[in-house]
Amino acid sequence: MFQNERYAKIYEILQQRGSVTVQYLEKQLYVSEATIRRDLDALEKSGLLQRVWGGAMLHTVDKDIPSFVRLKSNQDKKEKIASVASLFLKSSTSIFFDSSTSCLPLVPYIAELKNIKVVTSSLKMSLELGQSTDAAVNLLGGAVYEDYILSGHLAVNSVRQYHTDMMFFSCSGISSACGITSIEPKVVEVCQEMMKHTALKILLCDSTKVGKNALLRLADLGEVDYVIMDEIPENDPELVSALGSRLVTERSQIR
Amino acid sequence: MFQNERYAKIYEILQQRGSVTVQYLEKQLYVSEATIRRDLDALEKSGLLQRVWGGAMLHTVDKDIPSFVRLKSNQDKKEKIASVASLFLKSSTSIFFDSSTSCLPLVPYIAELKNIKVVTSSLKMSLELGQSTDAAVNLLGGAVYEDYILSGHLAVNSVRQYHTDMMFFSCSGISSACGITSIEPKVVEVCQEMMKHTALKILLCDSTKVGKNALLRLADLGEVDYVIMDEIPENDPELVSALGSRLVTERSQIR
DNA sequence: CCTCGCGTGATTGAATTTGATTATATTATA
DNA sequence: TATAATATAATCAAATTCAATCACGCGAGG
Repeated sequence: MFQNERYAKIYEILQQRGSVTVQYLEKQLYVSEATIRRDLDALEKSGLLQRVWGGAMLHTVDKDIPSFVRLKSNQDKKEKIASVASLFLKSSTSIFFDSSTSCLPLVPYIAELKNIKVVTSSLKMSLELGQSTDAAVNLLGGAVYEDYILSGHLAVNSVRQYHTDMMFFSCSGISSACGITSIEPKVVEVCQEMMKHTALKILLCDSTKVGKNALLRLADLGEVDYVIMDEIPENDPELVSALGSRLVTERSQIR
Repeated sequence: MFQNERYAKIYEILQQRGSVTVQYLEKQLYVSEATIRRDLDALEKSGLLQRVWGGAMLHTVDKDIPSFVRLKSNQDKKEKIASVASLFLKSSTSIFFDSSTSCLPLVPYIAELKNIKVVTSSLKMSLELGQSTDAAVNLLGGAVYEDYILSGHLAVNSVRQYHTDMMFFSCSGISSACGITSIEPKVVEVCQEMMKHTALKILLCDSTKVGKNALLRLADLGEVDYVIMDEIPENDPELVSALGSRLVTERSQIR
């Protein structure tokens, strides 16, 4: 078996299993440990996989993007929210996603649909979508900022190239007093432009943000069509009544 | 048995088995090792097979594997090219990078400079730059295609938003007969637009591409300012003389 | 008959790949 | 924390493969 064939075989195995140990490859390919190591090094150098202790894994984008560690915080809530949000998805629609981490758990649901067109300002989102869905992905143009989001006037201009059926976005705070707010100017400017060019505006918002007010106004409560939360918040009853049936949680009936 | 018969036989065997060793062919065809090698060299030159260590494989074997064998085998060349190309870099410049893998080894050199502005169509490139440099990175907008490159008419339009001091790009083939060619329409359309909006056009091209012609014309030889190779090619002397001092390798004196 | 060109076989030293060994680094366990 | 188990990187030697070179044989043409 040639080097190249071995490389191919390793990659094939990796695609089937997601990760492998050096030992497993050793027995599978009938070559020495040293050779496997050298192969893995070479494949890693070409960016095909990722060396880890004891073996290798498929190259995951998470490794490239260390700033997304905070994705873990509130991960449960975000997944709960995504499962509710998925009820709004259907095939043959076009969607804006903003660059918040809240949108990422929607990817598996997108994967189940056909003929989806996505426009996003998040490199992370576009990578995930490209990796595990067959959606047509478009990225806004413009400057790349920390956390790998696109923003600035070029990005805002790019938004105007599109019009979508729906839009998912997130915020830093939401309250009956101040509406929907954010601490990220880069996110705000793109989001506000997206809102002008979409039919259905859906806010993804975990309940810890309720009652908080951040520096920047992102939108008024009346501007969004739905607000999806992991649970009905208790610390701002006025907000709940203001949103009325537009507030959606796990227990809501969606018609 | 004549040469041509042997060629045919080798190709036939290869189609049956996908790959063969030199030894196997030796015994099968009752000729010497040296002859088999010469045959394989000839067949590789006409593009019928691919030489690998110990034998040969059909081109199609790595078809379902994302171009990594090629990538690996030329990695050293690409790094050599990048080290030469880095001599063209200096602080406070703006740069286009196309979405070829040849540009990636330039990232460490960018990291050493200050006040660099980069515009690229490659998500991979923008991630690498964001991770290890403090360059201002801009991405073109538009559709995201396989291998995480941006292209399509929106991407081409995005290019017009910029004008840069220099541009680095790559190709699939280069020859005195057909100029600079590519097999990737997605890359070509963006590259050609970039060429209109940059001052200095620098082609990164490993020597294995010399003498080859791909389907699409990317540019004429006269359109580029420099062609950087890992070594002076020997199989197309006309190309070398046509490029003259615009052909740059490790040994060249750059003033 | 000689010589040139061409393809082939053989030889040689260099280059590549590989497996084994050892010392070092990391992780797991008591 | 200390210790054992395991993984790793670095190095070496052996086997294999490669590229370059020379020599031989054969047929065409002078």
